[in-house]
Amino acid sequence: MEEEITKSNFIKTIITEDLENGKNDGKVITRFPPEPNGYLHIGHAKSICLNFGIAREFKGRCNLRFDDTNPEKEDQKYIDAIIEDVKWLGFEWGETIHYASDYFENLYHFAEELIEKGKAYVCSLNAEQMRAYRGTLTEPGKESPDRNRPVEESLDLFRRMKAGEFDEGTYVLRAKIDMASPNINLRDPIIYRIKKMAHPRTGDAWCIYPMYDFTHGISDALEGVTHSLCTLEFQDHRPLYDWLLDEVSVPCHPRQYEFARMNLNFTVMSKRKLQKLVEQDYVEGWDDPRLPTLAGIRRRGYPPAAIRNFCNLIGVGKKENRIDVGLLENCVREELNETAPRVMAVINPLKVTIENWEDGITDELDALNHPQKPEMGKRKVLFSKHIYIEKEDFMENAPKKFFRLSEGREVRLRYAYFITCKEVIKDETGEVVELICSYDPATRGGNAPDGRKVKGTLHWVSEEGSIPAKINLYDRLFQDEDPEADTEHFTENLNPDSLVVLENGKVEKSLENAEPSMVYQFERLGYFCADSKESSPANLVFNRTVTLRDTWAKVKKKR
RNA sequence: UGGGGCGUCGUCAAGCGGUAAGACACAGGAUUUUGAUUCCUGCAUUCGGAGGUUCGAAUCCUCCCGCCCCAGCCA
Repeated sequence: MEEEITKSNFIKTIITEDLENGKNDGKVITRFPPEPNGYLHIGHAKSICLNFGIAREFKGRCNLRFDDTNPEKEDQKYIDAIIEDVKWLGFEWGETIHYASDYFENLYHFAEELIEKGKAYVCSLNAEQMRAYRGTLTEPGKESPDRNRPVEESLDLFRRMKAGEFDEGTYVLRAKIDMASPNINLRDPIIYRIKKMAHPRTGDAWCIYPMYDFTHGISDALEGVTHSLCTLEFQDHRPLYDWLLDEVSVPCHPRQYEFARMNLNFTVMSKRKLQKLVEQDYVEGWDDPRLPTLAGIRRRGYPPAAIRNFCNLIGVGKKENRIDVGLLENCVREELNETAPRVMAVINPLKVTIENWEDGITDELDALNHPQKPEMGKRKVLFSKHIYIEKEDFMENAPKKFFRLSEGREVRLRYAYFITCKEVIKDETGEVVELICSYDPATRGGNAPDGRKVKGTLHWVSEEGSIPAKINLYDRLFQDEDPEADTEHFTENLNPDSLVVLENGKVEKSLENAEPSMVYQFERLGYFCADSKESSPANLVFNRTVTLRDTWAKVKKKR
């Protein structure tokens, strides 16, 4: 991995300065703290690459920590999926995976410490009253009648909360800060609530659970995190983060920095919408290749290196952004162009009969697996009397600018021979169903000894011995450029049953052994991933990854 | 209208008082056994706006404008 170091990252600047000033004993420890309540998507990749990338770059460490403080929404299946996704992106966290729930005991003691210091109290206001007492954006809040409850009484109540003596909603533990603060987060925030619910990891051990604000800072401190990186919406929480770490006897005081989350145009990123799409069966599951989930794009064939590079290119700042997905796709193409073996496939076949080729005879031709990389080797492809070309590679009454096949014109079949179209056969509806062509034996391999040139080169597939495959030509799930658009506005570009004919792999067997998740470049058609879910040697299924640039499309548009 | 943030090319993004990097997109051109790839070339006299300080401002000061976030016993 040769990730470039970009300067467009103010956090790296801060860390560099901290290091120069000898802070944190020269250590850099970050963490990636997802709540296991859904699948990770491309937006999370930014945070992952940032946190793990910084750890790697500064020779520090990044903890994977699950922020599992709300059993209502969380599930083991999300934990498993998240672990797999982070691994897939290429990052490591050492032996241990951390869980906020591992600190429940510590957290509880810190809460008691706060009560003992008179910095927290048990409050009996119900949710509705709490809201009323909180005040508004412009008006200060009112102090709870319980605010001056004696320490001993709060302690007793809190212990009984823990013991399960009270129903949900009857009591909460609140930090005693300032009900008149212009920052609403400081108006005596709730730090513990009663939830009589089993936790995926701690089971029935607890019936009180700590809130995010209380948990997060302390977890960071317990892990020795030096730089706690989160998204912009937590900026207003920073004073609370700092207040808490100052009041409680934790080993260190990490610093929180906020950055803007990644937004992509035309891309469904909200957890709510993704959940709806999955649960209401609009898609096959969280790993549906149309989805921008990490599991989805993995199945789609996006290489992890491309994602990492993308996250590097977009930078890290505080500005709201909506990045063009085109940049992502460019990163994917760039990576795949280097690594994907090329192969010929015909998606929309048009039969071609070579009139001067003897029936029953086959020829084996050399084809490069990568035109610019001979080290990737070559393979043999089969040529015979009957072959298929792409329907759109033939045009009647073609304009001069059309470089492909037309009646009377000569083109090159890639790695094979020059052929000339002699006759066009149509069915009763007038549709072209077959071409009769002649080939020039002297052009075997694709070059004419007499030096004559040909403008077009076509991909093709031999009828004999070709491999049929299924191709999922579906595209990314689009939504309006406006991310607020509803799921109803999604357009599906679904084409599940197209049949493709792949070049014969008789000699190299490369395709018959197509590895699931391996991405191939189908000549001129784009990049396709052998579907890791459905592919087997007997049943090849490909998902479209990204398309190639098509300047012929532009030429057509202009005319 | 309280508080916290943010405004540099179509989209990201460098720049931190010395006269606007780079990437994607876009537009031309060259090479090419796929109209791909690769390779050149062009693309902000101007930094949300208006004043001011200065020999000199995107960078400092003042005012104004616009956008985002916060009133879950979610994270």
